[in-house]
Amino acid sequence: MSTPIRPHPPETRSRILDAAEVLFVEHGFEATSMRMITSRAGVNLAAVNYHFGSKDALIQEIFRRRLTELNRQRLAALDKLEAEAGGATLKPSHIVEAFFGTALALAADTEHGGHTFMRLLGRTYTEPNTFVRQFLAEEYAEVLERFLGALYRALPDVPREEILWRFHFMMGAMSYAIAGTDALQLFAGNFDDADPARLMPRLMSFLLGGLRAPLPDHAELEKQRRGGREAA
Amino acid sequence: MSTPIRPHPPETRSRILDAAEVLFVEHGFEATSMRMITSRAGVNLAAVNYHFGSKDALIQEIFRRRLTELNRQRLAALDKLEAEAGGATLKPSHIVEAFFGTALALAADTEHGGHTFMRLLGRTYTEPNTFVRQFLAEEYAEVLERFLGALYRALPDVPREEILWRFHFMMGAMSYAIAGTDALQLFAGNFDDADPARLMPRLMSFLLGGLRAPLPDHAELEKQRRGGREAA
DNA sequence: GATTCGTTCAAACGTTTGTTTGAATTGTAC
DNA sequence: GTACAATTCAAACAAACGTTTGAACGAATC
Repeated sequence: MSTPIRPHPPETRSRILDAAEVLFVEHGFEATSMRMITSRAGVNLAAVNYHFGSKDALIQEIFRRRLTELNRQRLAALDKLEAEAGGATLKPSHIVEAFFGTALALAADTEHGGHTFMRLLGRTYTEPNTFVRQFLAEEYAEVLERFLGALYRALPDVPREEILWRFHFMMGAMSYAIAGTDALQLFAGNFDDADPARLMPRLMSFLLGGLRAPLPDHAELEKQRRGGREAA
Repeated sequence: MSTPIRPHPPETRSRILDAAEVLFVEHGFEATSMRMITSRAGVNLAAVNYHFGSKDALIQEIFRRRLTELNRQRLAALDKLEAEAGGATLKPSHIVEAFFGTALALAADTEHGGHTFMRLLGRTYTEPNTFVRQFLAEEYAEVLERFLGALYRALPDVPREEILWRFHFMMGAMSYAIAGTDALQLFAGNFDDADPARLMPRLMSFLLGGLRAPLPDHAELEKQRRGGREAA
């Protein structure tokens, strides 16, 4: 019994993160106990507090490790768009694709937990948990400023409030799209077309249709006061 | 000290329901304890188990009392549409308005807890809690069958799977729209236009734009095989 | 081989959880 | 006023919670 069974010593951290990610999606933050996490990860109960400090810090780290990379990709996609345009205004559809396309690509990755995490993320926007939402707001601040600014410039005739709301609606549609298969099967029993590859064009058509929709009456009036003509 | 202070004896039930509804929205199901509920309602700790049996049964009753009425209104709105059409096919926009308009009307009622409940409902579709979701599926079965059927007939050229997905996306957008102000303020600090009266036309424009959007490539091909031309 | 540092471990900590209990209190009918 | 049923109450229940502790372990460094 001289050779140790454990192959790589400090994989405990990542095993905890992976196990917690799955359990949080399945049961939620509060309903997932430390004992559930550690027993699924195959580590000692005290390991979470040793490696992360507390349960809340573990939750934060789960979001941090995924969101940092996702938002980096988003900013890179926007940078690329702006570089290719060379000063010209961007097409709204390209902006939307840069933001939501990267998210859907991560959600399509079922092998490395990307899908699991995106389901968790979509639910968390509306989650009541205070500190998680505050953390999300900070993590998203830069990306949202960049993308909303790009949309404002791409749609100069549309009131900014309207763009903000529609962006918010799009986030909701995406959240449900990713979380979706489970909820959809409740609605329609004979439903089996959950192919993530088809989800992308499906959702993108819907999002762009919503973004380009005629403005509601009040916003329409306000827009005409400014001399604009069409929403998108 | 002969006259009792308590005005109406069996209002304990409704006081518990109202208090729990608010707390569930603020903190979620798991993070809301029986002691928080009963102390906010001003009743004894044992009252919940006496009147409802358990915490889970209380949650179910909260959804039951609101959803029964909401779905009754939805079916009535659809009945009225079909009666006025007199056999002719309905306009998709009218169907969507019948379904989401009633929900938004309830969400606009801030005085009798309708707004609070709709925020709770929108979050619960994607909630991991098993028994709540199963209960929701049962409670929604009839309404969804009626409305999806109406949409299928109103859009005979659009593949049913596509309609199902878009309906799902619309639910997501609505959920975020109602839960929305809090989340939006995280995104944009200088955001104050949360007037629920303006939310209705805003969301409806977006939803109809998404529903009428051109079909994605694959669905487009399938539709043309059937001989259709336009999505909506 | 002894020392040191990072990590793991079993056990226990004090709280808080949902629920139950049995007595006290209330409203209603006789 | 007495009897009865419904409701409220303070108190306690076992179970589960997140976290802490101090000893044991492992692999390096000298």
